Amino acid sequence: MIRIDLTAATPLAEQVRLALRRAIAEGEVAPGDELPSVRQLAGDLSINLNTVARAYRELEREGLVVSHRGRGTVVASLKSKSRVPRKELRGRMRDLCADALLSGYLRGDLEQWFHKEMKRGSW
Amino acid sequence: MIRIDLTAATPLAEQVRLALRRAIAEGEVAPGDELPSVRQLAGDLSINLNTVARAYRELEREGLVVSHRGRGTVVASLKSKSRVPRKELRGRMRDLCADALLSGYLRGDLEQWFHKEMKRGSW
DNA sequence: CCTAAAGTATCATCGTCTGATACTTTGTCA
DNA sequence: TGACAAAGTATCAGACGATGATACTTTAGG
Repeated sequence: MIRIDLTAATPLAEQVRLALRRAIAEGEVAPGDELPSVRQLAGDLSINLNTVARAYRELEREGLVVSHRGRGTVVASLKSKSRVPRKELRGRMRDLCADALLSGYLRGDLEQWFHKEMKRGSW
Repeated sequence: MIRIDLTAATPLAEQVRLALRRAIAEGEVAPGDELPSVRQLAGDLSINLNTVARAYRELEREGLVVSHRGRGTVVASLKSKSRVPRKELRGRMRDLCADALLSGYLRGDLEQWFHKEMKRGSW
């Protein structure tokens, strides 16, 4: 379902959270769908179940999923959106462009990447 | 020169590094320019000089600046670029779009942000 | 030379991430 | 209806990393 990088600097739980956020945003999983159990997903990813549980809890705090003891975790209705501040998003856009520039990529490359993302989700 | 957020999750040294990277990429400081001393910048930001020193060392490892004991730190010629993998940049683009979508921003918002960045640097 | 100012090294502290383990709740089926 | 399996949750210890106080080394200039 998702993939993580054990060597990356970002914490595992954070990676799991981000990957699931992306999957939800892109419609790969829809509201009402069951997520794998923490043990299942942890097993698939070869990490501890607590790490997955932490990701789920964060997503719940963001209103993206709902967990119930003994039952499981399902994707929530997306009415209650977790609002990322505009300022932060613009900062990330800025850093992204700066890094691309320093890495020698061209304006055209970046535009292509951008437009491919625009086609992916339900924009 | 730059600003950092003491409450953010990303480490201080990393924030400093990213901010300076951005300043270099956007041409705010040019090759040959002196950066503030680690004590100076640390004082301005109210953080420890080691934290700034670590950021400088990372930037040197990336080939963006050159440090010399007793002399200072200077922005390097940008011939030796630090290459960020294409895969990582696309991943960041993807996460950014996903977050924006979940936060309720529109395609138009994102396009506007993107094009403003395109105008900023020396693309 | 001697001093001020630059980067560098060392080390202690503290927080946070991760994982092992045990607990609680829920649904189901004999 | 009781037992069991499977789900999320809680607790706690170990490890690792980030930060800062302090001392060291190098450089330039008077």
